[in-house]
Amino acid sequence: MVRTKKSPEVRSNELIDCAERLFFQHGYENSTVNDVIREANVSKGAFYHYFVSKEALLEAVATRLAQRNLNELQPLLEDPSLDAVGQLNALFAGSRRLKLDMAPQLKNTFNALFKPENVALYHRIDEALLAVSLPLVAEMLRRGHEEGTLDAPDPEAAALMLLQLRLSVAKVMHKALQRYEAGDLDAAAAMLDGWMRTYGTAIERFLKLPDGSIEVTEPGFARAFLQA
Amino acid sequence: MVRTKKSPEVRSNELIDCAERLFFQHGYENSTVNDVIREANVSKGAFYHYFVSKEALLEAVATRLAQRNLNELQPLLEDPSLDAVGQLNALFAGSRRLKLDMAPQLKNTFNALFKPENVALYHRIDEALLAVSLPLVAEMLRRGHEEGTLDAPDPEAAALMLLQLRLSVAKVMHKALQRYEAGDLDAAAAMLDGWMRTYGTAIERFLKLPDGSIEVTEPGFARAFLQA
DNA sequence: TTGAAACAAACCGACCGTCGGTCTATTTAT
DNA sequence: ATAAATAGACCGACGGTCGGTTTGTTTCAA
Repeated sequence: MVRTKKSPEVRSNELIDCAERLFFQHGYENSTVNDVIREANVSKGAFYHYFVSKEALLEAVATRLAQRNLNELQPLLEDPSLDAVGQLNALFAGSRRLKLDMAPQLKNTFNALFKPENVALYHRIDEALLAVSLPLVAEMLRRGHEEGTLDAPDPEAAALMLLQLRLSVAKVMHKALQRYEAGDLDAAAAMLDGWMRTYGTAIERFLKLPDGSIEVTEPGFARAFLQA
Repeated sequence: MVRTKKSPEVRSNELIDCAERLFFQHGYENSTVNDVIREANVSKGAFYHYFVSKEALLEAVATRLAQRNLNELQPLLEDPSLDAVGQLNALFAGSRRLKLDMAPQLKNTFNALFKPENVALYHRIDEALLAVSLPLVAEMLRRGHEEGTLDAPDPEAAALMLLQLRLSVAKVMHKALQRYEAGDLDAAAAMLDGWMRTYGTAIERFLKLPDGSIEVTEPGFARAFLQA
């Protein structure tokens, strides 16, 4: 192989790029280190120079993903004109926008992430996302509680629960997608819509907010996402 | 090896026994099929006669565990003298009793289940438990909603959320255990206690129940469990 | 100023041990 | 007789190692 030298940052990012693509396309367990180095045009020695193990590569993928997510979220939480509830709604609105924008990739991601051979990938990403999100959400709830706009005496615990609930959103979205792909758009949209409403209600009740103050979804969102 | 023939049921249960022990002790990925057959005194041919893959063995372990859990829970939900809220509380009480009774094993289980090499085991068990619990909880909520003792217009979705929340209990228990093992009993107990109260509150609010109607925990439970 | 020696980081790819899984042969029960 | 159950040698793929090579940088004497 032609010997090419690149800056460590570039090289390791190339490896993470390839890994991300392969992991999502074929699954973590189905992708071999040899696959990764072939795609990245790098020798095995070079690979193990950057990552101590295949596992470490997975962690790098997850961490980078979480970091990018953080970069999207962070700005929303620094808008001083919004109170905590406004921030929550901004978060949901931003999340909807993102979902619609990246619907094709996202669908692909969901299908990949819930394959049985991808539990490790799923788990790592979940962990990484939780790690970056928890402090943000907790801080938001704390401020909201101080402001009096919501009720969360134990912001840490409440944040953990909210984020835990968010996981079931992913589960349901995946289930809805499957149903849609099976041809039953109406049922899929109805399920997703209904579920997201329940999710919104759960948050409102949990944080003792007035009915209708949380907008996780908007009319037609489920259909739009499924068909996008 | 001496050739011994046993009834399929006995044999496969022996294999599941060994697998369960090994998986929890050393982790799923760290346990090899060879380990299992050595412990079970069985040849590889015999093993693959009963299970098509190592993965299938994992599934069997998870399913049996879930089934046993179901056998514990089922009776509670068939007591006609209890309304839905009573059933929920009975569930929590039963779960507390079980936790205290089996504290040592349970602690071991937690420590094993949250090891990084055990994501597969964790995920499978979670899925299996969810599969058996979801219908039960959904039915309970449906009845409660009909009775008017609680508010859950979409029992399916609500059940999924409650069960999802339950996962974070496990997470927090694990974190508390770690803190306890690090020597800080007071902090650990406080964390666990506080968290379980928040959990109870979350359920009450979500189901529109009066304050104090759900008793996830009882005074001194956290300490008792940690020190058991 | 130069350039060569010394060093460290990046890289290569043949090789190794382990592990999940297969296959053929043999035994056992009916 | 035959089908299920068992044994264990064997296989290929995979993650990971290792000794060695290349490339860029630093040092320092001439």
